[in-house]
Amino acid sequence: MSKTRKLNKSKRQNKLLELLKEDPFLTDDDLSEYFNVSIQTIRLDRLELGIPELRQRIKNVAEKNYEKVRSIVGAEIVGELVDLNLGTSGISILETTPDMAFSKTNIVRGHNIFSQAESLAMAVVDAEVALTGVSNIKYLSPVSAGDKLIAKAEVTRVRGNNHFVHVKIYVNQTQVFRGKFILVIIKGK
Amino acid sequence: MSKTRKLNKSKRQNKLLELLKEDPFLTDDDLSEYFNVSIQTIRLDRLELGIPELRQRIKNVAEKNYEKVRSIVGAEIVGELVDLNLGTSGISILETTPDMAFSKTNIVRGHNIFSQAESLAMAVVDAEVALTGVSNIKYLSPVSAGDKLIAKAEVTRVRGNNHFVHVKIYVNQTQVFRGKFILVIIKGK
DNA sequence: TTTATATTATAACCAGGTACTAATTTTTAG
DNA sequence: CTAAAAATTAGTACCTGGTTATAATATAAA
Repeated sequence: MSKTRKLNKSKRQNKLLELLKEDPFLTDDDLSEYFNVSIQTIRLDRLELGIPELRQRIKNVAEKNYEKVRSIVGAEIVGELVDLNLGTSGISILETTPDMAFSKTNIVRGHNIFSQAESLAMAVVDAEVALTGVSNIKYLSPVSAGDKLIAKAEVTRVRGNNHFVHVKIYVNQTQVFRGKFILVIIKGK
Repeated sequence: MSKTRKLNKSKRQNKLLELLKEDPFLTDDDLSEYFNVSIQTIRLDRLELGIPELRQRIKNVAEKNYEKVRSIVGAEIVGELVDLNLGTSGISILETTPDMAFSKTNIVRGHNIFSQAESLAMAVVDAEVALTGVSNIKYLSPVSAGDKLIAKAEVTRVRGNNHFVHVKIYVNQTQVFRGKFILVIIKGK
């Protein structure tokens, strides 16, 4: 893994940034071996580049992802619920990030949008609910990472245990998504 | 946050496990203050319980979630692609985890299943694709955390830039989901 | 060759530990 | 009540992966 020829300062620093971006778990010692320079040089480099020490980097990764995994994978609701009238309507907001998008196109993957819509629909129908059917979903125009999605859900019909919910999602007043969900209540609250 | 009354050993150790599960970023010092015992007692507790030191815990969190965030939030495809005939069909497998489920019921949230279906549909239609319409989705029976989802996608019709894809998902030969996707190619490969 | 820049060396110090030994306190059994 | 066992606390040496500061040396540029 170590270089035979030494790089100059700026090249080394660029490479250093790149390496740590790829693997934040490298110690100064690992890096000094890799670049075949002294450990002090690495520390000066980090100082100049404003890169924190290993432990802080690890902690950053841990903290950043700790909540993230819980909130994105494990969220009971995707996005932030800003208004809720149980059994009738609700609004949620989702700030999209590059994580949610295809790296090449920066277009947000459909299922992230779907997730917001579905979870909002489930929040509005206040009960232990099972989603059984969905019809007529449409992604009306592509969403770019960074766009703020505003989802509005309305219960349009209740027939026994079946709840029909329409969800529309907007970016700057422009509708980007619509979906009709059919939710079946398993156990009332 | 500190207790006035001291707990006995086993209660303290139970609580300690609980605390660290909730917040792995607590130092021995934090804990010794919380329980109003000496730092050595905390260290003996950790030793007996097999709990690693703070830095190791942080590192574990970081490492565990480092790939996870990339693979779950940022995955181009949800699940593992095990078979692919470009333009015609594909199969993916998704091992569900408690993360994906509602904590109360252990039932996997619909959008996780949807994500697998949608991303498989997009993988099968090999092109830069935009998902525009979906119809007739049905969650046929609830999926529990731990179930292995096998998704099968088939391109049923191609009309110009529109590709119609059917996705069926099974758990142990039992169908749990079906969905009809309409994909529109933006730019051929 | 002199100056400036980059690199290396050295030393003191820090957090958050491990590992070990020993003393003290509390609990329990007889 | 008292001796033995269990739990807790104290203290020391040492570790990793650093920070901060000061000084010496090597290399490149003028």
